[in-house]
Order: sequence, then structure tokens, then C-alpha cells
Amino acid sequence: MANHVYIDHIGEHVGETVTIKGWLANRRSSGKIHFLLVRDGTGFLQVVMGRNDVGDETFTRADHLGQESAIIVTGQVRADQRARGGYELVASGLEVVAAAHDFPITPKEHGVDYLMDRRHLWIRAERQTAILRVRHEVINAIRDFLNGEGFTLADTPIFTPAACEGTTTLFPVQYFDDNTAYLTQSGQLYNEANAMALGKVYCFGPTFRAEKSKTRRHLTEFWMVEPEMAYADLDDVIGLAERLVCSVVGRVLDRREKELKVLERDTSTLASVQSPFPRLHYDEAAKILLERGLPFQVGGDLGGTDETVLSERYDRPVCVTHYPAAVKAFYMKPDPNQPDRALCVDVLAPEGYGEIIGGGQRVDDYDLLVARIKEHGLPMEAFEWYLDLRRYGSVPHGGFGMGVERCVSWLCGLEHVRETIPYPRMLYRLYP
RNA sequence: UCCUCGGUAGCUCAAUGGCAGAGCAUCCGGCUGUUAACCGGAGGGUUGCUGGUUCGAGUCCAGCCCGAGGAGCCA
Repeated sequence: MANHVYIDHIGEHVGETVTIKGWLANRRSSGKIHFLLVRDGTGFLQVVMGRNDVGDETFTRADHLGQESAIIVTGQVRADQRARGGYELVASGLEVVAAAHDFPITPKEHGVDYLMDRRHLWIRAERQTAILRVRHEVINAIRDFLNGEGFTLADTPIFTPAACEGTTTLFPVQYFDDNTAYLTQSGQLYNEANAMALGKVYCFGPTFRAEKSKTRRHLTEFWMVEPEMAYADLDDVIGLAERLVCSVVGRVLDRREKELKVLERDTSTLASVQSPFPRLHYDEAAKILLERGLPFQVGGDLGGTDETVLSERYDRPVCVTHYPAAVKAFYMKPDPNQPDRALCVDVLAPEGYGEIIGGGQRVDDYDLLVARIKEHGLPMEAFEWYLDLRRYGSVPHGGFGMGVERCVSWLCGLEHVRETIPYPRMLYRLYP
């Protein structure tokens, strides 16, 4: 067998006889010549098979191959403008590893429900593999950026003993005989403890929300990276968020041009994502929304439409700060100059994608934190360990959480976050 | 949980209350440069479920099931 090569490196082997190991994505024929579109996980390649070149037996076998049959093809690599990608393989041999018949996802159109029921097969599609590669790049870019800034990965537990923040609905799970654990909604509280140990830390893992949200921005299981810094204020947090977003966008533009092209993403809007991001005080945001005639309640949180309207005003992400403390989590530090406001920031992605980051500075005063826990009606005993962080060397600190799927959805220009993760978990979807 | 829309062949969709249709997929045949190839032929149906109105229901009515979009909630 000739040298096995992957399709993404096929251009380095022009003139050589090589072997491609993959699956049949599509097949066309004109009687004495077959065009087999083969994919191998790294790309798609057109294989040209002439009856006279391979003989009747091989040619006839290729004639009846179904979509997604596993095949190993040997042939000579040739540059040819008529082939997509610019290269094709002139077949001299074909081995059928496993024939497939009636693959359910044809090159024609399908509905979302149909595709989602077959998600394990749908991810073979060129568009889906492009999205998943962008996701991979985003995750690596995040890790590389934070590691490069001196952050230490310190993961937080997924089983948690009680409602962390008291604001969201949690998934309960049986924990041995008589205990109930809850799937984490945020590593936030543990992250603060880790920051007091390691200075600059992050956790990066799955997060679970049991809200019955039914929109294009929500999953019940999603991935979130949460950096947290000791000795940091709101400006430090915003600066970190800006650098992180710019780094991730730049990295994807640099290394995933091919995938973005498959997705027909207009990259000019991504190229303008540069520091600094515009900053918008909550009061200014409220003024803009009211001037637009939106039914916005001053003092309340921003709704999906509000976020869209605000983010569409800029060519880069916008940082909205100083939300009313009442709509934010209990651990958000109040602004000393405006105590009813929180030292917090939400970063809204442009083009209507909305919130991708939420964070801020944390309450570092023991008495205030105790008061906040009481105000929110949270059980004090569950937070004793958290209060220890204010008893023993409390310092100003802060951080944020960034949703991976929302980032990927924005970078890929998708309509819905459900395509940004291999197996999305949603209100009405737990299979496959 | 609420609002809106949808469910007809394997898929995507048509069908004034009056014979159940097309394209693709599948199978058979044709074609040596196709790009979601094309051309000819064949097979393929409990119209989501239950009940009702009607001479007659895919179509109208009621309830239910499933899904999508949005709202709320949230990241």
C-alpha cells in the first residue's frame, strides 16, 4: 500500500502515489468515469476513477457504493482546477473497508429536528466539522492566552452541595443514600478560594442550568471558562476580558480561515475586533434603549432584544457596566460612589449576538457579604467556608465567565448555539 | 410556564371540503470531467394520535402528543 496521507496535506504530494483512508461523502458518475468525493476527517477530496484505469471489477464495485461507505483509495495526486480544493486523486486501487447503505443524511436539505435526532451522523457534514474545529481552536486559544498571562488552571467541582448563587435553577442528582447534590452552575465561589491560593486562576469545564430557556442562545449544558484574579478591580477585569476576546478572535482568524470560508462567515466584521472596546454605563444603555422606544424597565436587567439593539451599534464587542446591584448575584461588589450599582461588566458581542461574558469585582468585606447572603435569603451555614475567604486575608478581587458556545456561535456566524457543541443538551433534547 | 408556527412517501415540501402529488434518496438502465451532475424507467402512503361535523376530511372543529421560533428566566 502506498504512503497514507491526510487530505489536509494532499497538496504536499502532487505527483506521488498515495493512499487516502476515509469515507465516501458523495458519488457522481458518467458511465465510464466515477467521481468519488472522499472525506477523511481532515478534509474532502475528489477521486477520479476511469473504467480503463482500474478495470471492470473495481469500477463496478465503486458503482454501487453507498454514501458513508468506509473506503481506502490509492492513486496519484494531481493538481486540477476542476476539483474543489484544487487537487484530486486519480484512482488506481480501491478497498472497501465497510459498505454502507441508505445513509440518512443525504446532500439534500433536512430539517433541524431530523438532523438533531441523528446528531451522531450529522457531525460528519463538512459544515459541522468546520464548526467543531473552530470550537477546538477557541478552546485552545483561551487556554494558551490565560496560561501565557500567568494563570493557573484550577478546576472547580461539578457536584456541588447547594445552590451556589441562589439565582438559577439547578439540576439535582442523587448523591449516595440520602444526599442530594447539584450540578454546578458556576465555579465562581471556588474560583475565589483558588485565587487566594494561586493568585491568578481559571476553571474551564461544563456548566449546567435547569432553566426552561428556549432560545437560540441557550443550552442546559454548556462550557464556560472563568478566570479570577486576586488584587484586581473592575478595570483589571475589563482589561483581561478585552485581551482574551481579541486573542481568541485573532487566533481563529489566523488559523481557521478555511473553516470560516466553509461557513461563509464574513470575516471583515471579526477583523475589526480590536482593543479597546467601547464602554457603556448602565444608565447610558438605558437612555439609548428608551430613546429607541423599547419597553425597557429602568432598574431591570437587559433582555435579549435590548442586548441585540445595543450590540448592533458597534463594530466590536461593547462592555456594559454598573448594572443595578439588585439584578446581579449577591457576591458582586457595590460601587462605592453609587452603592445601588454593582462593579460589574457584561461584554456583548456585535452583530446582535449579545452577552458572551459576565463578571466583575467581588465583595471583599466580611460584614457586607454576610448582609448580602441574608438579603438574598441564602442559608448562611452553606457559605461558612466562603466567608472564611473574607476572614483570612481578604483582598480586592474579580473575574468573569465566558461562554464557549456563544463565542463559537458568534465567530462562526450561526443562527443557534446548538451547532457549536457535538451533542447539545436542550429543554427538549437529551438524545443522542 | 405562556404566545406563535408546524407535523402528508426515507428526506424536503405541494394538494378550493371532491382520484394522494413533485423533487431528491433507493432500485434498474444510459452517459469519459462531474461539482447538491444529468437523462429515462420502477417501487414507495394508517396525511402525528383520538374523537366530532359532513354524502364526502390531508383540508373544518375539540382535545392530546411531538417539534421549531420567540417571551419569561438566564450565560
